[in-house]
Amino acid sequence: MISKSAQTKQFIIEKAAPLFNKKGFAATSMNDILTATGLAKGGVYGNFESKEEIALMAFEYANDCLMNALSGKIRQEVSAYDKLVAIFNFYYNYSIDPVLEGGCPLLNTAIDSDFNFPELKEKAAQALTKMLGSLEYIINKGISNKEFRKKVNAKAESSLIFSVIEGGMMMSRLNDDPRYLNNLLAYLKVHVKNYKKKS
Amino acid sequence: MISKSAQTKQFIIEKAAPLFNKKGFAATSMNDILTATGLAKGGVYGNFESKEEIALMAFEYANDCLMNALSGKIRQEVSAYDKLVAIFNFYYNYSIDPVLEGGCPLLNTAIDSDFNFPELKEKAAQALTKMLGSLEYIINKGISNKEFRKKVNAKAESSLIFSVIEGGMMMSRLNDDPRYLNNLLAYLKVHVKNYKKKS
DNA sequence: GCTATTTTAGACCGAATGGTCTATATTTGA
DNA sequence: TCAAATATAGACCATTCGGTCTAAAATAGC
Repeated sequence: MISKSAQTKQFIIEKAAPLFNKKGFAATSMNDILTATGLAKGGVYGNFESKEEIALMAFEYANDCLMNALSGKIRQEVSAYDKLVAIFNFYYNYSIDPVLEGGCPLLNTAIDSDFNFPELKEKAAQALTKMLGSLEYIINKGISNKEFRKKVNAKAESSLIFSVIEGGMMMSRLNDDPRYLNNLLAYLKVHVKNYKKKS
Repeated sequence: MISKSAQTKQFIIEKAAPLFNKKGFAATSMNDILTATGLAKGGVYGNFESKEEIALMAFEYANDCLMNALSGKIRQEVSAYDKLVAIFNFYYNYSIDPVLEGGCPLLNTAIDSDFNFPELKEKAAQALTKMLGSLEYIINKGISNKEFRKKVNAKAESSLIFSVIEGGMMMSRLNDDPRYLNNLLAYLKVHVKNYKKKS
């Protein structure tokens, strides 16, 4: 049977994740977390050692949420091209309708943790590596399938795709206008169409 | 004659800007600013109303630094293509050797201010608009010069260019590896070469 | 060089911070 | 059902937070 404390721990993480994702580590207070969970100090510190530990697990949770939702969309498609398009569709309107309140945890945490929280930065870096690896994997699969041209540079392209998405996310959020990101996603769809062999 | 207080004000801004750029608003304390300036409370609060006011002026200063440095590089070139390449060269190694300690103020502030500091977000949004406007202007100039093809979409391309730069910045900073950004800049150089008319 | 004005040092303030600890409440296994 | 183990409430703590205020110091105008 799942222990009470494991349940509470998960509950706290789920409530804390959007807080950290929105306001960042320093601007989120323990009081914010107490309010969001309805718990008292003891209820939280009985399950976590520190605010840092909560933030670390909250990021993992947030990133897992995103990756699971994204993986689901990717798995529904068969061809490499369709998988890439599924990714772009996944991010459509993401700036105003994210998986987890506050936008992209990777982008937010990358900026927030830099110079402030090395362990969290390390976790975010691992998440980035994983994301880029997934993109690269899909593109390479497309190449070995003969779906994409052999000369497509999977590593370079995955880094291009993700930089456009994250850069577009930043611009859309900053201007409260989903069109920056959405237009870039439309561009990416055309861009990856050119991976395909001439028919 | 320039007043003493105006000098001190500028001095405080210059010392505070890298702090805010590195750690963000919430994680930067007044004490950090006192230490960095060597001043006491009275010396700072005699010149500024609040931490918020310092952060707002520090962002303006940081962004002005960047824009001035960038404009200088742009102005040295004549053709639209060369101006774009000058921009890409400006950002070469930027993740490890920025104009102002902490990286790109626009990227950092966009994330930091979201949900936390609406006036600062507004300033950052204006800075983004200005930056995109500059890019668009250069590309449009290239089109009206007959240097670039008429069908190049200046607005879409400026947004693409900047998203790649900022996305690449995020990845390079997160992984402490300038190559992410640098490789993307190399890609952009090739990309904008295709704006040119066939010769 | 003297005075009127401006600027700064730093003691001080209340509020909020992250975190501890004990007594109580809840859950668990037999 | 009841005792042992676990989990939570919330009073409490030292520290730090942003900010104020007064007296001293530095500056400016003459």
